[in-house]
Amino acid sequence: MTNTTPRLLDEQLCFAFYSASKKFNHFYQDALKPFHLTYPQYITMLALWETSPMTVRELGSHLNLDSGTLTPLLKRLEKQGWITRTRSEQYERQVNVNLTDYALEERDNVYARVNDCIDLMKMTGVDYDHLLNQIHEVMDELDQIRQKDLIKEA
Amino acid sequence: MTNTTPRLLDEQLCFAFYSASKKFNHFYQDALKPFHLTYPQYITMLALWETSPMTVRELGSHLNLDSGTLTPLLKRLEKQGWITRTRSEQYERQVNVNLTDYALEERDNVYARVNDCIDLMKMTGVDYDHLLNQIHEVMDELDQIRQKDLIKEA
DNA sequence: AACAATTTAGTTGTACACGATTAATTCAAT
DNA sequence: ATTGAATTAATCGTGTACAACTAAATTGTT
Repeated sequence: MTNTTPRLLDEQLCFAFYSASKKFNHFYQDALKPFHLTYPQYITMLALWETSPMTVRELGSHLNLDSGTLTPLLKRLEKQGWITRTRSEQYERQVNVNLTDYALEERDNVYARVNDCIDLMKMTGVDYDHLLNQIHEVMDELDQIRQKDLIKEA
Repeated sequence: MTNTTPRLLDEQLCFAFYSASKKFNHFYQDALKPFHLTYPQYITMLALWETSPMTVRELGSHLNLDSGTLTPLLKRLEKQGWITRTRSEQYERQVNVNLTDYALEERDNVYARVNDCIDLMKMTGVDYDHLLNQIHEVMDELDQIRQKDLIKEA
């Protein structure tokens, strides 16, 4: 018996994640326009506002991004005055990412703006905790599959 | 009262969508490696296997992608022999995207491969329909917000 | 018919995302 | 101490995304 059609629900689920992710991206793009921050830049700043300094590697493991993505992104944040990048003195091979005074000053303004925009959504029909759980369940499945053989060969 | 921290659940939800979308992307990247198709290319082919020919505009409204994304993507699919792009004769301004014989021949192989990989996931703890509903609920909220004023002004 | 408005696809520029590679530094083990 | 392995960030190449713009074709209005 051959499969002549893809499994509809999985397809729909994947496409839903794909679409929702893009929509959230636009949402933050709009919300953060006053600060000229994209969503990836924003979550980078969020991580740094929580813990700083961090090395590129540490940031990457928080955000699941590698240096190929982070290095240019961090250069843009640096150029816009949010962060500084300095080689660590003890370990020349790593780079410490630090917040600027500007970033510390603007933090609460950014938070307030994001919260104001989020308040526009009235997520009445959404059970956050359950939804988050289900998404993490799916992600765990996907992580486990990467370990297996079938998907790796070819 | 000022907001000095972002609303945690919304942040987590957005980041979960962002991460899950990337993971699904890798999953399909691996699954479709034998066919040299990326996920966006795959969903484009899915749409065409269901209905073809379609104009670039029609494809775009199915996939929520504009010509800036689709034109180069379609050129790649054309170069790899999956589709042809021909100006419509009645309406010179639109381009018909057609499947090649190769695409028709390979369809079931692609479906089978995707299904085999999807079968590796045993989504025991996931209620598909409910999860899909919740995601669409969130997307509807995001769509409604784009209409509003606060988010539009810079 | 003439011309403005609209539609369609393509182009350009910016910004991720990531695999693969490179270069520099540090560690380890003899 | 020397050399081989591992770690870290940067770089390069490919492929999305999308806003803004352009060019061509079509439609609407006068």
